[in-house]
Amino acid sequence: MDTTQLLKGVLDLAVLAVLRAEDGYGYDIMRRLRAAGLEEIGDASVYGTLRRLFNAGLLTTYVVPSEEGPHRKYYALNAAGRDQLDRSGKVWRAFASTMDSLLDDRGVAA
Amino acid sequence: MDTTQLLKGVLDLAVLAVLRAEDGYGYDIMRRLRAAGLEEIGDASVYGTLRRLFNAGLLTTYVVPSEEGPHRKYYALNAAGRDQLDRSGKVWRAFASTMDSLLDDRGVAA
DNA sequence: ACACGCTACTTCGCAATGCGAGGTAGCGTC
DNA sequence: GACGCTACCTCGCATTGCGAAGTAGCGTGT
Repeated sequence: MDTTQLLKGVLDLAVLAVLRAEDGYGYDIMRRLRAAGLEEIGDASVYGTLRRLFNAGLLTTYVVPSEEGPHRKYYALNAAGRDQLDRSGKVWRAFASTMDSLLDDRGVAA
Repeated sequence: MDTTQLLKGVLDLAVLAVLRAEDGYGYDIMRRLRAAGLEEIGDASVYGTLRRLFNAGLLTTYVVPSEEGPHRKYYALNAAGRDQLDRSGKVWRAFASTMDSLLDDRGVAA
């Protein structure tokens, strides 16, 4: 029902994954995440996550003025960020695999 | 990194899945979850989850005295619990699939 | 001119939840 | 009788996603 709790601890990973493809600013990242399937994501969540990741030293940032609206604060992965993405991705896969085996144990109707 | 945040909102599902296989009491469920791969899970998390699920009307409970130690408080899925397991399982699969596609670098850049 | 809506970022405080720490207790073994 | 395993419970904290609100640039329609 509620994707909120499922996002806990995974939003970091999702944002890192999105940034791997291309640098982005908050509003854009939010749209990309929604387009990817995380449709219920809130903007405050994304901005908060970006801030956390930046404070953790995983991102660099630069501001680009826009003629189509307010300025845009771009974020980009640095080496530590790519490393973290790699490691978190593996943790995620292992975790997801564990959950899948739990669910498949006697077949939740899929 | 930390499986703690990954468990958020999924522990309910994991416990329901374990109980589908067979009735169980807290300590036993904890061991089964650890055996299944969630090795870092704490006992307080399991007991808390069981209480939440019970209060949500998804479980029934009965106490069985044991000659090998303290009494055991068994929990079992009821109809609502099986229903919830079914629905949460689907939500999980959809969510996991979304995350996988993000990590596989599809659905965002493409 | 003014309202509206989209873009874009920020701050505040709340709600949910896993977990550590601590406590109680039965039972067997050394 | 100290230790260790089983088995349960309570308390309070840390993390984190989110809603609500605010600020602000810009374009369109009336």
